[in-house]
Amino acid sequence: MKNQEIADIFGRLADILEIRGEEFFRVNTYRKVARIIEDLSADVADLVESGEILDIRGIGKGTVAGIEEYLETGGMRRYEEARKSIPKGLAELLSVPGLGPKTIGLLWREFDVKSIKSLKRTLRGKKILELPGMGPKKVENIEAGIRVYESRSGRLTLGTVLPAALATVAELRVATGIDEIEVAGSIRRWRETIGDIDILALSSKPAPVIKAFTELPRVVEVLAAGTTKASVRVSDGLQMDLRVVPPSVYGAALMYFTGSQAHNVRLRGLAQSKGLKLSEYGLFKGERRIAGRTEEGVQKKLGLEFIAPELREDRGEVEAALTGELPGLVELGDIRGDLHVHSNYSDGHSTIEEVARAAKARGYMYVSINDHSRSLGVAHGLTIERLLEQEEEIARVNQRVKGITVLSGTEVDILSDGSLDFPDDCLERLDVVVASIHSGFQQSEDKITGRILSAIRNPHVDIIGHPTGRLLGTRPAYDVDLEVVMAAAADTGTALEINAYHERLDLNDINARRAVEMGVRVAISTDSHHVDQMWAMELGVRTARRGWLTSANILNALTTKALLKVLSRT
DNA sequence: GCCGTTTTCGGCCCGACTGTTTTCAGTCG
Repeated sequence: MKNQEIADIFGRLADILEIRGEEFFRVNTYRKVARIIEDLSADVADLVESGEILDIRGIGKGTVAGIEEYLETGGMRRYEEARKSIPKGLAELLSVPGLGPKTIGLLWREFDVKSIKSLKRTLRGKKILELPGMGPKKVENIEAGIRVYESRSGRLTLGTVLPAALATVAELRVATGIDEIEVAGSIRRWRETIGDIDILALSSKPAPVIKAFTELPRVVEVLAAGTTKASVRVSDGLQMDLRVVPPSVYGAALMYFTGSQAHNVRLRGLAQSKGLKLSEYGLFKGERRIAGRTEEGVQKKLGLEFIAPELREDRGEVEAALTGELPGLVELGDIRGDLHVHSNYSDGHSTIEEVARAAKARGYMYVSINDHSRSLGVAHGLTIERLLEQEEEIARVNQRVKGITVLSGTEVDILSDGSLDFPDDCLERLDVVVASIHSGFQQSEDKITGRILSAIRNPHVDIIGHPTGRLLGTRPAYDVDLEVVMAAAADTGTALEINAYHERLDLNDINARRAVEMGVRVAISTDSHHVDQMWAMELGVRTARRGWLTSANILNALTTKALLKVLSRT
């Protein structure tokens, strides 16, 4: 699947044209095309082949011609030509905060700046101050931007940022005495990775709130502080933005600050087509504000059903909300159990009884123990003997702990040759068989897809664990043809997992959406190695919501009885 | 480059903050 490659080309093309100072709207179109292709769940080649690609808003004939050319020749002429027109490392400078395309273009033409290195050298010189609009303060800011660029680690996972963001909000509440402070931005949309923390506060007197924000102990640098908004950098390199608004515009401001940017642009365009204007200050008809206090109010006046934050990515939610076709999204309360938890029998750190009690405390009906199988030595995989002992222990815990059903399971390895790490008569005894790949990540797409297919076709396998193997920011997905996997899973009734561990979230939102479109049932599981990790179920559910899933799509939204019936495939 | 029950040409989201300005350009979200 070449979606990412093609999206990257359009993105880089946009960068180059922007630096060259081409018309903004053409640049913007390429950016949008890049995002759309990146967000596609289906193979772009299939969509081009069938012609369906032209049904997507924002993709026109010019784009399709470019994609076809790339699919046929492996290159795109307009990109190759653009690439030759500016120095190789120049576009990279767009990643320096505070440095934009206009300045980069200017520095390149006037001073032959073509890399971070030559940029630094130029900034140290005196001549740069002769440029129009350039002063000592600007030079200083660009230098600071370079330091940030060189030190920052990229986007962090939601699971690591979320606690810090909530703590900051709590601190701000104490410092300001204001209750209505909340996290917006990509955190409120529950995106899997986070670039910065956006906070919205409701107050008619912003000055003291801005002051308290810029004086928080974690703040190492104040980037900007005005009368209604401020930006700071905190100790781990992360940026935090605060916006303070009065009650009458809180809903509109929350929408604006929650994004995504693409979603906002869509809504503002929609408002425009109705002769209205939407901004963070409300929805306006002429000079008159007709909505703004609540998100629901603004969306209703735009003719929309309420769009949950998780859906606000401009992936069709606006169209669906206009026609009343948004799905009733799954909620955390719909989840009846966790179907992938490790115990101290393998590499987990909690006893089976602790897992049972933690699951009961979460209000679950059931929880499944799925320790590693014998070949995974590093994780103390269970021998068949140990597996049988564990079965007995589970029976004892079921006696001791009432009000929860502990299911016996395994996370059986899908070995390099496609066979499973336990024999069928062993798997047959268990309630919940999760099959996962933990080795041979480098194999070819055919091989890896084949391994997963043979696991899917094994009648004892109930769920494929973390189907792509990716680790956010660490390890890319292995080469697997998910279309083929999903078709097979739909055929056999095998579920695919949304592994809720914060570095996995695998399936991700887009793949989960594709899975249910193809008729696959999804299991949301935490893969917890300690009872303290079981809260991650919320990350999984939010990912499912981002994938437009309803409780009907979720295996572990079933009651114990219904679940066992599905698992036994009678 | 994309798009269209007011348009096939002429638009394309909207506003805050900063640093350089003497009314605004650049950057960001």
